[in-house]
Amino acid sequence: MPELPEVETIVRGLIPRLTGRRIVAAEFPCQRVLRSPMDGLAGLRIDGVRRSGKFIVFTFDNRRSLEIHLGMTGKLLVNGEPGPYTRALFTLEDGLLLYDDVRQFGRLELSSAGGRGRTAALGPDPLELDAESFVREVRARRSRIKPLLLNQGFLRGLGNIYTDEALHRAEIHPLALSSRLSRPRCLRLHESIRQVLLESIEHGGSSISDYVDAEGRRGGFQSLHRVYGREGQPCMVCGTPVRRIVVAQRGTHFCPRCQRR
DNA sequence: CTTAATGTTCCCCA
DNA sequence: TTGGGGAACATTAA
Repeated sequence: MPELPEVETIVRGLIPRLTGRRIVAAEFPCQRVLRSPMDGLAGLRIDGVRRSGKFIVFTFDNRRSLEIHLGMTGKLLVNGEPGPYTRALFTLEDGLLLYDDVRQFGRLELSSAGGRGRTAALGPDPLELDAESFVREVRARRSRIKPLLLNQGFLRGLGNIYTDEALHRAEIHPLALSSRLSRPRCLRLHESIRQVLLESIEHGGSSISDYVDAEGRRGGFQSLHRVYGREGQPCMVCGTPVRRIVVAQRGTHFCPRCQRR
């Protein structure tokens, strides 16, 4: 569900509500979403909340950290009502933090003191990676460009929506070979990725079906998507109907005229 | 009834 | 070693 802009929006909402608060109690009605034992959370103070790719990371006063991945339908809600899909429940000094997840694809993992856990294996953040490094890395790989951008070990944070949107802005076919993209084309892709992510963050992310921020509000960027979810509708640039194919088992939307192979 | 959905992981094959 | 394809996970909505 949530890609970089959605997770960034959630984290920005969590920071003022959680920083400095202590966890009074933690309950886990659903074992499936736990990737590690959850012992010892009660009494810990939340020192920081940050985003790492699509992960939300809490750091505590004992130097341990909690990494949360929202999967497809995960939500972190401040002061929400517990319901049938509440998979974790944190009682804080001044309120409740809920982890709701209909499909249970999300994961919670407590990592050791000072350890970076799962996020250590991720590629660079697309908003921090400089253009030259991006060009070099893309051209060094031999992969179709869409699966490469979805690979979290290559770049952290892009998912199905923003990959399609960025490739359309850069006029690159999703099946183009990364090693054969020209330098200017790669530079344009780097800039397209940055722009689409930053614009989406400004609009609070995209709400397709499930996504809401920490306060339960939907995002607004979905109405500005140029190809994602717009199969058959005219391309906003040239008017050609947007086409949908399947790439890496994901629905893939592109303009067959603007994005030639 | 069938298909698709913002994601990741694991297994097998080339 | 790298990359591609498919299945699996669980649930809902169209």
